[in-house]
Amino acid sequence: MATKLKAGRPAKERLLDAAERLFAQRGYHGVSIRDITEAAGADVALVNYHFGGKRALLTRVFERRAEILNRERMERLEAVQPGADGRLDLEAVVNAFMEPLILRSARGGREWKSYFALVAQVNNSPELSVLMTRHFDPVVHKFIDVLKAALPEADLRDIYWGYHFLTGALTLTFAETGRLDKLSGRLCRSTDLESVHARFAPFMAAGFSALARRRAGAAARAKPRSRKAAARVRE
Amino acid sequence: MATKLKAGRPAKERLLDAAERLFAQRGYHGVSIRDITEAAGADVALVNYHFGGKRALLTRVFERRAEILNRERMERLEAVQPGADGRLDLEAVVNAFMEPLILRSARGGREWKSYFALVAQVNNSPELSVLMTRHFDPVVHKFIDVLKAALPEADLRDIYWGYHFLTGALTLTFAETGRLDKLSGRLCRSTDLESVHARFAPFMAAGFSALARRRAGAAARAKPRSRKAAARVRE
DNA sequence: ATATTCATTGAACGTTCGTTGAATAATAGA
DNA sequence: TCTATTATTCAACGAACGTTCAATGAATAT
Repeated sequence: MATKLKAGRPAKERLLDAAERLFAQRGYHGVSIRDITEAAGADVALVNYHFGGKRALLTRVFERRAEILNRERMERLEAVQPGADGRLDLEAVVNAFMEPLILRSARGGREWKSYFALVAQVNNSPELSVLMTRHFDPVVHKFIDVLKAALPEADLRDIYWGYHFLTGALTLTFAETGRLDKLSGRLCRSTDLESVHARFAPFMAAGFSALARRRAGAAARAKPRSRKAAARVRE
Repeated sequence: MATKLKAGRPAKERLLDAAERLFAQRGYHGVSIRDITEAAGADVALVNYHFGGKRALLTRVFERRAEILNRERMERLEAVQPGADGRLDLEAVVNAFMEPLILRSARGGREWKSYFALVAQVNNSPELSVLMTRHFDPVVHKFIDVLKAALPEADLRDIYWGYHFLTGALTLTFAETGRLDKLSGRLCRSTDLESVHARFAPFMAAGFSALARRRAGAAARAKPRSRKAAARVRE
């Protein structure tokens, strides 16, 4: 009934904020232009005036925070330094990729949370995942490069599949469906990002290591001359 | 234009199949009743006649294969036996949970693939994830129980969060957005379930183990009476 | 002060949405 | 065969959809 928040900020920004929140909660097709304009306290026509259409509004919302995020993640990934043993720490690499998300989500207020939920929606949609490619590929390629450096002996496919598992876990985390809350009888909270922060890197780093080890074992087993070595170890 | 496949099978079944495929591809709100009836070669009114509405059709599609799947997964989880050392093998536990999905998807034809993509859609949607709770909770609780048995020393929250990461990876896998294909320059294929099969359990088992280890270390450090010991070490 | 550009409004467009009811066809039981 | 039930078709409903346009208000520059 009553329009919401006709604050001093320009309607264009209010529309972006409302669209971000609603697209994140209900998905692109689950929200109408009228839902958005009503929530923003703006007229229906303004979406087309300012952005050129519903789809263009989604694109604008999506790219609005992508730059900030990409810069931060890229810096973190470039700053990962080898440890005392001269090797890159896998957990540090994973954290460089994930912490910019977690920290902004935990401390950056509701806006960033909505944005990440939107990214989760987009990432899982075959129709929209082109936006992921367009806006996040450079930082992902950088991530994979650093993973390669941290796991020089690993098969490239293992790294890609590991990244796939990692990003799937990240996606579901930011979707915040509340399912884990019910499942665990409120022992765990989807919104508790500190819990995610503490567990994510150890879990994923161990996963990557296991794939690399598995590969190394398979390679050793396949090589004729190292079969003797394996037998020796077994004795 | 032309209606598709008015085969001998009753329209009710054709509607279920078409709805499964389209909901999986485009999401609930991305598909109209007319899209579905047209693909099934049936009249628009039949959705309401047979199922009572669009939402009820989704529910019916969702639960159609859930029973078969639940029975199979439950049997697999109950059949996991302790190894020679008397402990449950983590990879075997993960495989009991995942293999029924992978194998059906790989060998069960396009129908099961669509179904899993639909489950992925539902799992990531706050609006629809109640369907997950309603139809898949028993088998998930069983899975978590077996995980507990395999990791008796682990904190319960670690197990729940580990399950969360695992199911996120599984969800993105079945969404088959094709993003990994582009990202890897066609080195990896989203549709290549054998590759997933080979890597999933090792990756996740290692993740769970890492969380349990981390916890064991933290618990030792946090015990009150060991504070003195810690102090002693510090001196 | 006037002219010009930008932002916003209100009303309407044609289309598609989910749903419904009456009419017809197909099937099964007596 | 007649009847009763079930399945399907056809046409239409009101509501909501994304979009458009002319009119109005506000801001800026000349």
